[in-house]
Amino acid sequence: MSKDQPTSGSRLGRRNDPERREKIIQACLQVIAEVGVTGTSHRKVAAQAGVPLGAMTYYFDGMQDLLHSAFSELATRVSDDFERLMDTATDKQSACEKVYERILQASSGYDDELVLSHELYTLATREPAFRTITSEWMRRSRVSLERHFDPLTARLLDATIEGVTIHRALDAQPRDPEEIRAAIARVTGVPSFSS
Amino acid sequence: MSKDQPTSGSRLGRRNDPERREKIIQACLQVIAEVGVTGTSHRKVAAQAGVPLGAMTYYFDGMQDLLHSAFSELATRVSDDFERLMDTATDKQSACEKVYERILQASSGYDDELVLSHELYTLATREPAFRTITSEWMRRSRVSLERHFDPLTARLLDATIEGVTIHRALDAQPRDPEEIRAAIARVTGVPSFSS
DNA sequence: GACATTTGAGTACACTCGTACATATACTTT
DNA sequence: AAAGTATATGTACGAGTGTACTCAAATGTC
Repeated sequence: MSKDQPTSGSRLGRRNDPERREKIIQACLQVIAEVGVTGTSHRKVAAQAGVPLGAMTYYFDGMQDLLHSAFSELATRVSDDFERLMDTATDKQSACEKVYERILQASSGYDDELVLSHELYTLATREPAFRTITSEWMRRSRVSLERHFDPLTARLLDATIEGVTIHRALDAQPRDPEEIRAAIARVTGVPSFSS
Repeated sequence: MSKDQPTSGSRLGRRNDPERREKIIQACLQVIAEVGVTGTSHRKVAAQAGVPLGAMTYYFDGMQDLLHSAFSELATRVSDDFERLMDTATDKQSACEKVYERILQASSGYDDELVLSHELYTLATREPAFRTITSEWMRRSRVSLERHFDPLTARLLDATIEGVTIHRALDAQPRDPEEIRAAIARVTGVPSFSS
């Protein structure tokens, strides 16, 4: 789907920044976080990345390809982070604690990751190409949770994280963090986790 | 925020369709469902509604106002439906059953409501004006659930509905409906509901 | 050093957009 | 019937868009 990275290696020259493609992707995510997919344009991304407009169509096959590349990158980064987080837990109890902290952080204040994931979801509900990204995201999330929970519980917990995070983020009035603990306790059946 | 509906009544004349404003709102939701907020324009909405372009700025104070009106309408409609659905339940058990059916329906196949709610969430993560709509939506949803569950359970169940629906909808591979039952059973503590 | 080839940049074009505004239409009042 | 007014519409404008395409620059090869 995406244009190949221009051939690198000893035989072919690349003059300027060899990480230009990556720089554009990061700039794109930043622009999306600020103004949404709706407000994203080649020109804004180019300006943010500090590259000429022509580079947009040079490195990517149009806007769709750019968005797809950017969200793929995002999904990978977030999945990596979550995997690492779950790996630091030693048992069910501490895994619950990590999940709790993650929800608390993601749902409070302005978090780019939350905004970006919603933008992705919106694209995914309409276009299958983006649904492969969300599918893989969820799969990896599930796998990370399965290090500590049985498959069914992992799925339910994964969905719960999603729901609680969204409801906390989109409610105008602040919510009691204890709700998070209660949700995790009920879904995982780790009673000692609720207070 | 929104332009007032042009005065109606016996004293002032209105030539064409007296429900024009409403017609535009419905057309707007339809267009959003098809091409997303990103792809929505005054011209497309006007064409869909069968009204002249000039009517867009006549009935609404610009695009933002149109979107806000449209999503307010959506939220009200969906909340009404859910309220009615919960009122038909007679006890916890049947309330769980209704919730189950609702998740199953919303998350399977193409449902405009799902697409539209995501578009709204995306706007809400960025703009407070839209967050008042999501807040009210969630509040009403909670109230409906509180007819059968205690406040905390109602909140948790509300979030669970959200999470499970999203994960079912955005996963490329189909999921076992039993997951829904399991989620509801664990969150509500109605054991007989899980099979 | 000279040539060939690839990489990257700037520009221009065709198009869509939101919105303001002048104008026309239908209704109410006199 | 005439005048006046509120309602609705068509149009035009300036801004911003994606992308194709031309050409300069830098590198690899001889």
